[in-house]
Amino acid sequence: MTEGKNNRNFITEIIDDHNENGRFQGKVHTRFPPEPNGYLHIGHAKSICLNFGIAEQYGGLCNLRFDDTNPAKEEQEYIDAITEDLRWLGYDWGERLYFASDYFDELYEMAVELIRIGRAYVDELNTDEIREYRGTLTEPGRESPYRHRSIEENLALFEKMRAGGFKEGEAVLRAKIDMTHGNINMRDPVMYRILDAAHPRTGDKWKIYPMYDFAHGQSDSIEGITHSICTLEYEDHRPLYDWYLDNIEIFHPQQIEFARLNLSHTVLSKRKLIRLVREGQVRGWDDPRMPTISGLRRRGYTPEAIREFCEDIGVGKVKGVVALHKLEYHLRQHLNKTADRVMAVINPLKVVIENYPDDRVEKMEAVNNPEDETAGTRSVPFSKVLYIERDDFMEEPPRKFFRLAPGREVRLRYAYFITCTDVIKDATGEIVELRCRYDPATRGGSAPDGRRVKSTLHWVSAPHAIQAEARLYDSLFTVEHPDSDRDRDFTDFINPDSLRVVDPIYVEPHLRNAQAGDRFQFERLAYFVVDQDSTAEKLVFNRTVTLRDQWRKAQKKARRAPRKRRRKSAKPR
RNA sequence: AGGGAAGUAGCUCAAUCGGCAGAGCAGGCGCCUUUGGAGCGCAAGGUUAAAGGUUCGAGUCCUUUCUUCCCUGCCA
Repeated sequence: MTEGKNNRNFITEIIDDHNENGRFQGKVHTRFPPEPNGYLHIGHAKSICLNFGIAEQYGGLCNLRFDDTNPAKEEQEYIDAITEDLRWLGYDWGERLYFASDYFDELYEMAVELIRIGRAYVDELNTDEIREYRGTLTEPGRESPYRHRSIEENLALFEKMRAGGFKEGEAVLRAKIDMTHGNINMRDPVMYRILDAAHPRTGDKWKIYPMYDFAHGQSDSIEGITHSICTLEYEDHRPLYDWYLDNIEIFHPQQIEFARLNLSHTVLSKRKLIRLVREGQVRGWDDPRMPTISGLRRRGYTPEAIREFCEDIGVGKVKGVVALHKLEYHLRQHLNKTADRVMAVINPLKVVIENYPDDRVEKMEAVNNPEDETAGTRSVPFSKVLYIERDDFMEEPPRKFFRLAPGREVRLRYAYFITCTDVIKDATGEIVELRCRYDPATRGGSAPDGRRVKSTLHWVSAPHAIQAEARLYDSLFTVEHPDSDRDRDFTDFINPDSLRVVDPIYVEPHLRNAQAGDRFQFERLAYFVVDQDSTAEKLVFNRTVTLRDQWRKAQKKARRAPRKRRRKSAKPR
């Protein structure tokens, strides 16, 4: 799907420059470097598509590298989940699966080298003191009293750190740069700290762990990464990235920063996603309302839709918020081409065809996917008693309501024209059944006399329908920017109706053998995916995204319009 | 004594290193239709943050200003 792609953006411009001036001999090698401390979300997808996409576009390679330099936060569970999500998205890193922890020995040697050339020292200030000595955004910092120890002493002390001679917090290794630098990252940044935690991969071999800044650039360098693409908040780190590489004198990749994705109607910060899970606002990381890759997958999103979305939004340095409907647009776009159609009734209204023989059952041929001839057809049973959607009938239809009403004729999809002859209500006045008559000449859905109907309804045969559970999802938040309100917590904006369970719904028998992960369009309603909670006895469907609904839109507009008119007429003439 | 970055249509991005400011999505209006889906078409949408300068010509180069965002973890 990405073949022949030729995206142009500020990053390809930089790469083109490099290719012209020969900086990397025309080579392009990128990497996707997640920290295994949480689940991947749609924001990561942008970075993934970017890194793998750029490599592909230039005939280069993209590595997967776990940035596992902080064992206090990282777990194998996340490594597994991230790997699975990447595979599902359709990316392949070949044999190039790496871990920053693979380089701990080399990194240690590099640190020793910096000590040897007098550019690093062991500091025994405590955390608070280091912060105090660092200065502020507008005031310069002060040098640590330990800054001018001899090289020999630093070497010995660093070895002591490695050997476990210090406790957590008692000593750090720092780069000797400039305590008065305007960029705070350059005020003698910490290179190594002591962490008393077992590492998922290196176990308890190490007592000291490199900081991100000391690990990332060198890891890039070791792997021969040419273009190290990261998000905007690392702009301030680039001088340090460059400093380490220049002072260690190793291969020097180019760090490039882009604006991370923000999506409306959701939150994408790890901290907030964790809260949603911990506070029970959702059922877990893969809850279909979550913006995580696993959540989107369970919701019924396709990898293709996510990738198309990432292509579409492009890449720049402007922080913005992409509208959720853009993601949904690409989802519908792909599902429309690939999802088989099926008929299902979510809110049933019983219909009895008075002039249809009691015991008769007909097999109606239905097209599985009008967008894809190879999807073929199926047969749908039709009988005297049916369910239609309650919303498809109105006893007193307003203007522009084209569906069924007393005395009105409509088409039942793939079946007959029917006309409503009677409305049956219960004691409370609620409509419980419709009596209709069908025209036998209209079998298949068209009238020999050429008469037309304004609408086509979906339906299921009551005696043949399968009962299933539907989970109707809506957006998790009621506002566009749940986390941009300074006075209110983002959880205040959680949509109380983000999940509505309807049980039972009635689906056509064709669905009997549907498997978890199968996607369908319930005609005229929405796309659905079979959830993993389904059992042999009962199917569970997650509503992925609704179809665009002109009638609902028209209703909304109609509700707005009178107000407008009133306002106008209130004006003095 | 602060450093870094970004401002082009409602949103996301373009504009071939100075040459008629364009696209997708959203919104509007039509056409078509055995899904009120899909599809197709039309119109609308802009003082390129602002001011000044250079130039035959500036979104693009220079100067100043304004606005927004990021940075004071032994997180990444």
